[in-house]
Amino acid sequence: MAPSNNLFPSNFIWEIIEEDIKANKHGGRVATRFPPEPNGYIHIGHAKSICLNFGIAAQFGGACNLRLDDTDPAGESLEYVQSIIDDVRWLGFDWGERLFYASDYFDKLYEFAVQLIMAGKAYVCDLNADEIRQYRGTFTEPGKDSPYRNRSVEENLDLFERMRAGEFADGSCVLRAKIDMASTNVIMRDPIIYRIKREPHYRTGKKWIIYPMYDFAHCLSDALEKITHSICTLEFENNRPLYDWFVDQLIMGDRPQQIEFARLNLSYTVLSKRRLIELVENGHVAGWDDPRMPTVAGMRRRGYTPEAIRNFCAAIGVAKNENLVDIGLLEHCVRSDLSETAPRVMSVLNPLKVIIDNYPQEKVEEFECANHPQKPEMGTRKVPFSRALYIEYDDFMEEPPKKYKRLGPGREVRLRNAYVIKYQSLRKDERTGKILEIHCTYDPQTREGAPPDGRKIEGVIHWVSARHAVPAEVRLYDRLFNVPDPSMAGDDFMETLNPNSLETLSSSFVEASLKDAAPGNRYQFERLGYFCIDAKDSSGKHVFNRIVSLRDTWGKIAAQNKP
RNA sequence: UGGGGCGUCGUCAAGUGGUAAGACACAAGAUUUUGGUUCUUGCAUUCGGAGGUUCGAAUCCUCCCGCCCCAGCCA
Repeated sequence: MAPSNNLFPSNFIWEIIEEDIKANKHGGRVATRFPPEPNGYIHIGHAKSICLNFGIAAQFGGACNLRLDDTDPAGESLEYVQSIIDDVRWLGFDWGERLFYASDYFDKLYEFAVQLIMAGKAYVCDLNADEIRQYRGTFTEPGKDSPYRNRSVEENLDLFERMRAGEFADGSCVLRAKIDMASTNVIMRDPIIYRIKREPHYRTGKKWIIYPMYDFAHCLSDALEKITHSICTLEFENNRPLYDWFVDQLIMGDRPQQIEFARLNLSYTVLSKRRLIELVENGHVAGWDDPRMPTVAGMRRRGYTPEAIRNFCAAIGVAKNENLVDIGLLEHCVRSDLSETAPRVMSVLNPLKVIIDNYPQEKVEEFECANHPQKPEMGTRKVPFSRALYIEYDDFMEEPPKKYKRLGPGREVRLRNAYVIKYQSLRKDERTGKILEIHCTYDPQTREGAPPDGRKIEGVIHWVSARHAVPAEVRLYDRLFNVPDPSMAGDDFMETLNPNSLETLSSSFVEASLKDAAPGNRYQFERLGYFCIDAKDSSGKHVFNRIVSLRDTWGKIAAQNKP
């Protein structure tokens, strides 16, 4: 069930379904399914499909099944099944009791294959893989009939039974549909239905050594579940005639209708399972849930909200155009959700010590700070202020450029939620030139508002009180790749990896109110971005993941002024 | 190359013969104790190209061009 209404705007698939309902096709029923293979974690591209399928079911009063398409034991595992279940649920969807596995249909699928043989529509072929490929022909030349194509029904039945019984070696023979070796659609040239594979299956164990192929299993699984609209990606368009053929041969009644849409491509990342696996296995990321990964698990750990991801899926639309969606749109969806919901808090990533010379040594004041400037209902919290503070290293410059509104020689600045301070002097490490601390004075009359003399204070900077600050580790993430479309580099896509996609800051400070905050909590660090407490908190020190930065118009201006 | 698809703003994407929605991005301005948020404004005389039909075409017809998918015992 879709978690909110109008989650998914109308698209061409909706129109087809509306027509079908009008025409009373499938008795006006709508049933969809999300059918991942459990051989990897699901990613933002799957999320698009999930929102589409569950969204349609919700919109048209139907149901959406979750079906694990586990017909090839190689690479499939329970770990992946569990991750898929967790991720789809976390995205906010519910399949009720309708969790299915293609492997639960193995007996039925075997029976279907037997039926096909009996109808003279399938045969056991002893050609090896190489030979099958040769016999298949090319795009421009028709294929040749297999020499085994005309075996009798009895012989085929016997052979197929013996395939299942384990009498033949892996790869020595296959069961094929007898369709048309001269078809202009290569898919239809006597496609393979069953292959022998002595690989234990994570669910059926060693019960089977023959496994059905996707084209056979998928359409029949759909039919068995009485799916009405089988939505898949564009690359299956060529397979549709075969989908229809199998169902028409074997199932009476309405055939599910396969409809194809364009899969999502996202800039500066990769979404092919093969490439994602490569990132994980070669250690370029810390795992499937590395916060830089476009996986649902990665985005969750990064701090993205299900709401933001759903909004993104709604924003990109559904069509048949090849696309490369700007990852900036995803970031926009995350910001606009978090801007509403994340409490504001102060934190200093790269600390610079500030001493307020005219503030009493031991004095501590508490400021009542709004958790959200536009939402008083989100409450306030107390933030301590004292003589020694930390501010952001970048918020002071000895020789500030034009338009710089922060601290510098002779300058005044507003401390967010607190006093106006004025620069006095600094102390530097003579060897490195690094500024060790700066000294300022504060204006006691500016606690509540603007200075009474009417002078204008332009800049506002954030801070934390040094003796109250909570040490934290902060992880800043950047795009995983340096080019908009890494897949353009083909197998060399790893060479376009961004070596600086993770920057770890180990001497940051967060304000005292965050001391006992729970993992998973999301905050806006004012002027910096949105951050999420990582669940994997090692040394007792908090670890914050940067979910996404704030829009940074100054950063843009500063970058433009550099060259 | 045979077959199957797709070409509308920088990126997505509506549009279904009546005179180019919206979002992101971008630009300018206003408000602001976050260079954030919010607000206002601007942003395709033209729909891959060329012909044709029509009073009228992104939408219909013809030809051409470009891109994607298919020759796994993967899904």
